[in-house]
Amino acid sequence: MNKDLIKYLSVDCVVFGFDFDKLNVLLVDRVLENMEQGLIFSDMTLTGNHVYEDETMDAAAQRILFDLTGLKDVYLEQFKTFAHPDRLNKENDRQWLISDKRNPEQRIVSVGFFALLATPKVTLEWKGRNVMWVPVAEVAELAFDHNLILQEALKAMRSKLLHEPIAFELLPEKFTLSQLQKVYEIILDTTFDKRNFRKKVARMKYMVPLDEKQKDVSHKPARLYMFSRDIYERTRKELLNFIV
Amino acid sequence: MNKDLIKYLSVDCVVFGFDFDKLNVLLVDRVLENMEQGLIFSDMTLTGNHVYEDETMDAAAQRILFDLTGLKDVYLEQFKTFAHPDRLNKENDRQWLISDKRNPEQRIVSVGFFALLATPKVTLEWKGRNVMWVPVAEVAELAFDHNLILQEALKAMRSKLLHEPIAFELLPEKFTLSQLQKVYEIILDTTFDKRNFRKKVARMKYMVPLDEKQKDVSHKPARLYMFSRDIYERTRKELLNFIV
DNA sequence: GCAAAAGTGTTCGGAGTACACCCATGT
DNA sequence: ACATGGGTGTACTCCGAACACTTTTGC
Repeated sequence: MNKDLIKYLSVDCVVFGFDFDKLNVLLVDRVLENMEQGLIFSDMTLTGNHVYEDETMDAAAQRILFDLTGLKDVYLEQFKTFAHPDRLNKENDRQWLISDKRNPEQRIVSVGFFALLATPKVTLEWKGRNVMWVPVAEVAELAFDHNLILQEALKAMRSKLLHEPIAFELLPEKFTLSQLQKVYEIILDTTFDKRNFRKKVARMKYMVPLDEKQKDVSHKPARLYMFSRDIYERTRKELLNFIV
Repeated sequence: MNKDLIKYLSVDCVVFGFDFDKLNVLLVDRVLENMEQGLIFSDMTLTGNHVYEDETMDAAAQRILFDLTGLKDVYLEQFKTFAHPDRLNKENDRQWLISDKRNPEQRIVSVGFFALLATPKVTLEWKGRNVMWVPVAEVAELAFDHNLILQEALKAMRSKLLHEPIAFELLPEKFTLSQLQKVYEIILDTTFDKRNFRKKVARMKYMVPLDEKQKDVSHKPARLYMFSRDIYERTRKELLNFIV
């Protein structure tokens, strides 16, 4: 493999995680300090990296995800590309690039991917920087155009959630209906009636009820369900709910 | 404006047009010949171009569309980005790039846009090359990875058509219900019952019937309709038809 | 008058929506 | 026994699907 990174092409991964309560996104610290002044600024960025000369963008995104989580085959989707001429032009960003020996005048095309992660386990350090889950609702001002990228990722992910079964990518393999409902409610910022939600899920043959229950919960244990991609592929009807 | 083109960044526009009968796509001839051998090969490409140093990708796509049609404010949407290391590596493509004094080893990131065009009027020549409408169903092998880009554009456009009102972007401002139905039928490759289709449209308040009829048709003239973006924005209900 | 497309109504089954109470478990 | 979330049914409305004939125009 050719180990040179392409200086003008990067991928940014918007990694979403769900803790049964909030939607979180994976961010890394960005701290700029120097000898004389000490701390110059401190903020956060999305996870991203440049692409190798002979690497596809999907492979680059998978590589980043693997470095962060040790997982292969994470749910990952290219959603939009960002290349505004001024996207690296804020003062902090210029200083950061210069201190990193990169040229702030170099226009960088960044291809945005979003990932859905069931496991909360991620590395705590990545390229020497701290990695952490931050609730999407509490994300502050980010580096570069990363707030924009996050907003677009959210939009794409919501739209996908409305039209395709991806919710369980944010849940363990076996999950309860309340957990599933919560995913929709939190991400779409709405609420559903429990009975109606369950009737709807019951109609989806690919949501398979198991003969298994939750353990160690201090209330009536819930039945567990699994998603069957197999049944989904075989029974999905192609189209026809056109127009909002 | 800085008039240098970025050599590693291009936009490709998949321009769709509808002639009340078929879905067409705008392609340009690509002919390579030389003194000794005469014609070396001849095929077609999508419309595309490199981006200027200080130009956004949307502006570049709009610029291409304007050059082709003389129209501003064409319906245009970024759908996917293509940057496979081998995307320019077919023998014909390498020869073409060399004869055009470009470096076939240069990896080019191409951001794909699709455009929907109501008018069939386009320029017949663009950068000295012939431009023509080709029925999507009859597109042969294209240059570079342009067949792939076309397929992805179709996929994105179909999905959008199913979930958002964009069909009339392919029709004149005033159109008949049969024309509208035909757009859906052709693009989604299906048929609809005329009565059910009309009942459905009648429920969409933003499809406004006019007090105006078709002229010069040798059958009962149909009522004309318009799309009202205004009513659409005010009455669209936000979500909730989740999962296929 | 004929060819061509426009326009129109009913029935049935299934899905969306609104709504309130009892159940199983851990502490 | 109590707190916590799990789990269930009914009534009403609206939508999707299936289906065939009459009307208006140009030629």
